[in-house]
Amino acid sequence: MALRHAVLAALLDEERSGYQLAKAFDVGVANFWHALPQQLYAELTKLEREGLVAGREVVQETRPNKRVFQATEAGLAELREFTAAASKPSFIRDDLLVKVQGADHVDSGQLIEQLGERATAAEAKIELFSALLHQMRGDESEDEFLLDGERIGPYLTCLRGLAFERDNRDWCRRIADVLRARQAAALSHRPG
Amino acid sequence: MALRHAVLAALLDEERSGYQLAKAFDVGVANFWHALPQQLYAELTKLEREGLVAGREVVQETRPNKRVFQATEAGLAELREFTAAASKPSFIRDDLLVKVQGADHVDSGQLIEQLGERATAAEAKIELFSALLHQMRGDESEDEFLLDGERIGPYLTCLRGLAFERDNRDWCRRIADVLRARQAAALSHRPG
DNA sequence: AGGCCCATGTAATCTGTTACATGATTCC
DNA sequence: GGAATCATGTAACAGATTACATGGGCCT
Repeated sequence: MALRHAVLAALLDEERSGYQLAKAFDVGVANFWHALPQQLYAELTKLEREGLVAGREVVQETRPNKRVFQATEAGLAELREFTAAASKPSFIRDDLLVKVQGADHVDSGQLIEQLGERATAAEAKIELFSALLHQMRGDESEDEFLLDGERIGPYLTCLRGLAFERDNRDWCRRIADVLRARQAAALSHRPG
Repeated sequence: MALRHAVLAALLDEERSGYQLAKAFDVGVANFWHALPQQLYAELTKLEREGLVAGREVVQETRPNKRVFQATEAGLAELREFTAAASKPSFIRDDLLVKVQGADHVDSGQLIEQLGERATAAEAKIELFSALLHQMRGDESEDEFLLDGERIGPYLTCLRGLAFERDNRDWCRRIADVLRARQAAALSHRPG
């Protein structure tokens, strides 16, 4: 029981279709959860059957029809129970970090390349999250918005995502620099 | 096929038992992987059967005997293949972030409490990682160590973990402050 | 004509979690 | 005397990934 609460939290403020949810979870829901479309469709079916979300058909002309969902009172109650309970420790998995852990035993060139790609991806997310934050707070300053805004939850989680991606970008660049410097040092010690 | 590479990377530089690995993976291996002891024992059995790690029995007098493992040449080759392949996007799961996403609909008191606990846990990890880093680099400055150190992989991943936990701590404190300020504002608007 | 976006699923397989099981030693 | 640490697993179940399946519209 885990994905259900992430889905409920995403359906509190607005209606979304499975497809829209899938896109949000692909980006990572501002970097705190991850799920594939198949899981989301399955979970939405379960949640609707249990009355925790309510779905309604939206007929579209140029696109296929879709079903959009929103959390019900029962769904909110479920989320409140979840919130009251202890949190599991947060949990990360990152292939790239595994690779860097073995940095002394593998080809640096490949790592440097992948670190560069990851830094670029992080930069893209930074811009995305910055834009989302700006959009949510409108004209207000961040402090003002966080004091008097009505829906600050998504803003707060997006702030965490932004900080995460900034660290990510900075770390990737730093590590790539370190590995390049070591390549250069190795060359000068035993030149070609 | 995923845990196997995290395990291989952890067994490159030193021999470890399943139990020692389990402790490392419980802390999160500097925040980039997580696994339960049962998974690790199972994975070690598989890896040994496939010749990717080599185990040897260590007889102990006051403690139960243990089997320690280290990556073999074949294991290193497997890790190199993994490193050459594309990385899956990194992947996070955090109950607490799900709860904060729903902050506008749930009890702030509970959230503030859990944010405080998480900040404390993050602080503990910050101290742990700082100590580990200091231990690894010895007398050298970080830049010196990263340029001429022999085993920098674990240092680099630990740096990432440290940055992550600092952000974590700072974010938790900031969000708790925001929620407290909103509680106070709500009280002053409808006092008594 | 080919590729991408919208939109939703099923089925088989692989991975991860929870519950259970055992037993000695050391610390408070 | 009770809790924590060391040490290693099995078995049942829940959750996640991969492969497969379909089909119209939009853009180049």
